[in-house]
Amino acid sequence: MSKNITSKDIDYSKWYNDIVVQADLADHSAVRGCMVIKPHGYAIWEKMQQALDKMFKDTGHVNAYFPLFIPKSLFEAEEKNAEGFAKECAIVTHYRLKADPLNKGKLIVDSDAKLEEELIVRPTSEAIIWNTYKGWIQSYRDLPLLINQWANVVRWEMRTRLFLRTAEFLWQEGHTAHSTEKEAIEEAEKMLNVYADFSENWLAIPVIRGLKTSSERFAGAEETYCIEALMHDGKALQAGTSHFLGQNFAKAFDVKFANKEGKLDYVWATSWGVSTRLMGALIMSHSDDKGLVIPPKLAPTQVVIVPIYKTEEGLEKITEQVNLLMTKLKLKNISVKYDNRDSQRPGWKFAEYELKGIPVRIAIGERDLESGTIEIARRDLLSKEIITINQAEEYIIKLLDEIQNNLFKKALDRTQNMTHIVDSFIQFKKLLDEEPGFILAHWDGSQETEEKIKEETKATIRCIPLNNVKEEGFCIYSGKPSKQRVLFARAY
RNA sequence: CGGGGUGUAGCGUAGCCCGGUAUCGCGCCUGCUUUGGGAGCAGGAGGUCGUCAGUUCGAAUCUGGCCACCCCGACCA
Repeated sequence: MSKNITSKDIDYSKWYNDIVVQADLADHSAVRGCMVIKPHGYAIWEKMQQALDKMFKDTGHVNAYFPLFIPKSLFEAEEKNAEGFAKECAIVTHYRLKADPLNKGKLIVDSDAKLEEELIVRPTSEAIIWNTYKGWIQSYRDLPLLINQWANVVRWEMRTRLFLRTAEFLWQEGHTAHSTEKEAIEEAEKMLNVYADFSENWLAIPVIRGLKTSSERFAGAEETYCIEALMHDGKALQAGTSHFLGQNFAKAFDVKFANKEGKLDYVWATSWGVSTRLMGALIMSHSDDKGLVIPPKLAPTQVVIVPIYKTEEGLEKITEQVNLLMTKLKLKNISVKYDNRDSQRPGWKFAEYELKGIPVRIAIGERDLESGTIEIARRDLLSKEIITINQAEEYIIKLLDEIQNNLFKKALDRTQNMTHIVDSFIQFKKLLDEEPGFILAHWDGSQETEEKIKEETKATIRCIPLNNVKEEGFCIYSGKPSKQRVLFARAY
């Protein structure tokens, strides 16, 4: 197979697709809009899951699992949420097939097996979860209820892109119940911070924390918090969301609790999620024209060792050294793979592991055995160095750390360089076309203005940054007074 | 749902205008030589040309229907 990746400067979306497919992350499937996540892609997702899951547990959450199917009557209970998702729901109407009498060997839907009530394939699980919580919560002693689930969901998208938007995707959704509004808001903010922490310290992607405007808010939420990241083509990607749901779902599903005074009140809720979309963020933040670049902390294999030999005896001697080194590295919890396949040549392996984004590559040849050295190459800079094998362990530990930090720093510098402060609509439009990125600009706070700007420029308000400095100014579109800048960008 | 495009070996393609059952590259298999940046040579295997129908002595090629997927828009995380 020829591994020609379209340069990202020539065609960014083609480049993205090439990376996903050629680095063996995922593939289009026989089902429209649905992807197959291949072992290499899934291994990275598993690393993300492990890190996030630990963070959830460390903040007091536990995992559970709720059904894929949601009866229509439950689904429609919270009206705003139901309306928001109505257009993209898959619906189960029948439970049986039968042989087609007119077409031998084919099957048709058995019209006798129509469901009394249709089942919605979950686009999100609030409905079934709140219906369940009703039975779990009676008293303030049952609160807070802090539950997460890892699941698949289905949203029937018209246009899909691998990882970024697929009809079915994998995610986690946290659903919590609290006795006070304050506590629920704190929970929503806490989980936003968990996401931001994960994004910056694991994915090595800097993010802006913010609040969504009412038009971008999750259907059924009082407030939606988000983290927004900037991809290297200047488009924004929402990397995670956390919602303060108020008492909307508690009221819709009649979830009340007795407080300390014995009075009944509706519980306060949150939900929060990140999805396999993070894979897209990872790719579009660090990778290059040679392929994927994986931050060491999420790399299923952090170090690969390639032997270079001429004879069987040579390989044996190299393998002896490699085994010693691997034992040391594994003791330090470094995942290391020794690729001693004889079916591929070293140069082929080098290219392959670059394409797949393995952070560190070691080459050991017969010459190295004499000099007691190894060659170490780092994926982020594509640079190589010769060190003595005695230093290797210490060197690699430091190097993995350095690569992780370097990736974050590069992404941070880029994001900062692509963030502009703008005070006129003319400049706003010019910048979007010539130097796309984040734009901080004044907005009058009206939905109407937001909508007009979107229509004219395709840019949307990504968020109202949480750490915003209050600053008097005038809306770039309407000229009306404004108290703070908001973050605009064209988005995925 | 609108506009555009593609469907030929595992992958990428030529051939189609002007009908005579298929080109090239990568990959695969066998052997030998190789191995410090995607190896070389020799031999070999692999195709109901998306699908259905029509025209014709004969269809990858012409005509019509259908299907699938991709790209661009509207919608969305």
